[in-house]
Amino acid sequence: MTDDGPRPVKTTKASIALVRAVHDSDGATLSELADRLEMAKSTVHNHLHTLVDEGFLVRDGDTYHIGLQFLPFSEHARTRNPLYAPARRRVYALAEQTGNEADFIVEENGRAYSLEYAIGESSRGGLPESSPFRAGNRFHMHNCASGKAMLASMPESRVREIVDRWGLPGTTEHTITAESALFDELETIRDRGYATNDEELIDGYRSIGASVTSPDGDVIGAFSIGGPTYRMAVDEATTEEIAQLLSEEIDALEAGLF
Amino acid sequence: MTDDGPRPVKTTKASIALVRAVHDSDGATLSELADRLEMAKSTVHNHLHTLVDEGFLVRDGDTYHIGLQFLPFSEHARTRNPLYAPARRRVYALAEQTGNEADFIVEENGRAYSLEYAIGESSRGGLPESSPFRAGNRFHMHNCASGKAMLASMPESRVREIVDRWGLPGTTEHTITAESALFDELETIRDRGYATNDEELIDGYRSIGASVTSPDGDVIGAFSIGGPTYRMAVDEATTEEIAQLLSEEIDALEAGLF
DNA sequence: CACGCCCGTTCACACATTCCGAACGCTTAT
DNA sequence: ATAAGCGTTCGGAATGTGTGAACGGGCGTG
Repeated sequence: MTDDGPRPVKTTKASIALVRAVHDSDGATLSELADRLEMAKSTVHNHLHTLVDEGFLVRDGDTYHIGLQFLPFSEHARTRNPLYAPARRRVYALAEQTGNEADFIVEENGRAYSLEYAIGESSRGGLPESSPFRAGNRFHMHNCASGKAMLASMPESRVREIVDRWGLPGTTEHTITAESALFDELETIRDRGYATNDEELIDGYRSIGASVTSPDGDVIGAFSIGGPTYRMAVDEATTEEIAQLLSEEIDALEAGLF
Repeated sequence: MTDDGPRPVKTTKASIALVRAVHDSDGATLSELADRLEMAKSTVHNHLHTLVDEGFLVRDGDTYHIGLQFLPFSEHARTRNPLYAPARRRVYALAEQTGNEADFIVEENGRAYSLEYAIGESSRGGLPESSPFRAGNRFHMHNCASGKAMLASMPESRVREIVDRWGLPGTTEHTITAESALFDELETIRDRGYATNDEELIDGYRSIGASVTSPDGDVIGAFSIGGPTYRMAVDEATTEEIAQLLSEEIDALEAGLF
């Protein structure tokens, strides 16, 4: 499952587990963390102080939060991708044109990361910055439109690697959790040129995505457009229209790159 | 100097040092890192594999890079700040109005972090995303306009804490490196209501900053406007004009918050 | 074509370090 | 007044980290 290859450094893993726990609970106290991770309070104490000293956690009274020290590294990683700057602008353009949510997603280590996200003017009232696809979020490849679009453009061996590594966890009753079903779906996606996510990640959210590839066929990212089901019609005409829009933006982007 | 309080976790510190080294050298190989940090290759090997497994580093051939796993945490930390969303828009507005660079900076753990950055349309040709104040960067408080503006609004005891913890390293010949000079400067800033950075961080870069405070006087952030010296005039009229603009935006922001 | 260099990888060993649990001081609620 | 909860401190024990030497592969060079 989590085969590290050689010898995982357990102490580092413990520190990271603490950071993850703080992240997931959106702030936690020392005792909460010790209980949750089944570590001695004194051990947690030492780790937390070290992480605060390094700026990765911040202490506010007796609760710990994620620190801003992640920012320099994350911006470094994000902007290192040459696609980021051009894709960024297209995400904003797509959001405005469709009035829905748009994002740009890349794959790393078998997971999908949203590098940029925007929501169209007309829809901004509802949920301003709380979409699941907000920049910075991480997904499994098989349950979002962009992820499936990228999988469909990869060699089968790579797809199997990713599925073996991360599995196909289900989050709604529509999630594809069987490997054979996934491969069928990827075939369909290749045929029509775009992928859909019909309430496969969260209930009530639909999206359409398409991948960006380099001239030699390597996948380098994906765009998707989505929104709540009441705003994203399921009829084929609308879907095709959005897919067409995506396709145009992607062609333009690819043309400008090489 | 780096007093951790209780008992620092050395293994975690080692992992973090590796990440920092990868960040600073913008990609590094195992041997380079072992040399630079004077660690055994086998030790570095184990740490790197653990960090890759967790997604904080990525391996590309034989060189390691910063991984996208920092993104979810950094976005979490950034958006946890209630000022982020409203400040974000004002940064873009300020950039457009002045045609220069604008950013919003907050203090954490005695350091200044740029949460958002934008550059005005008219100046975008030159250096699009390469400014020192790009979102995500971290500074010392004493050598940027926003940092000094925040220091000036803090109780003296806090300023001393920060200076003791991080020192006053100089990066240009204009940097304030003496504690007494810094306190004089803070007095001046309090008198006129805004801070300046006249090539104190990097040569050829000037900026003007002012702090945002809560009704009870706590500093919660700062905005600044800056650019290369050839675009940022030194005459008092221009400076006052920019300070006035900052002041208006900050008043409007504070009014909307409480 | 073969040699040697440099890279990452593996392994067994020794000791430094982490981890633990119990005890302490503090604040808050009962 | 008392007790329960919190974070903190500390000594001791064993685990796990760090080390260095040896291995194997890839690449450029002689």
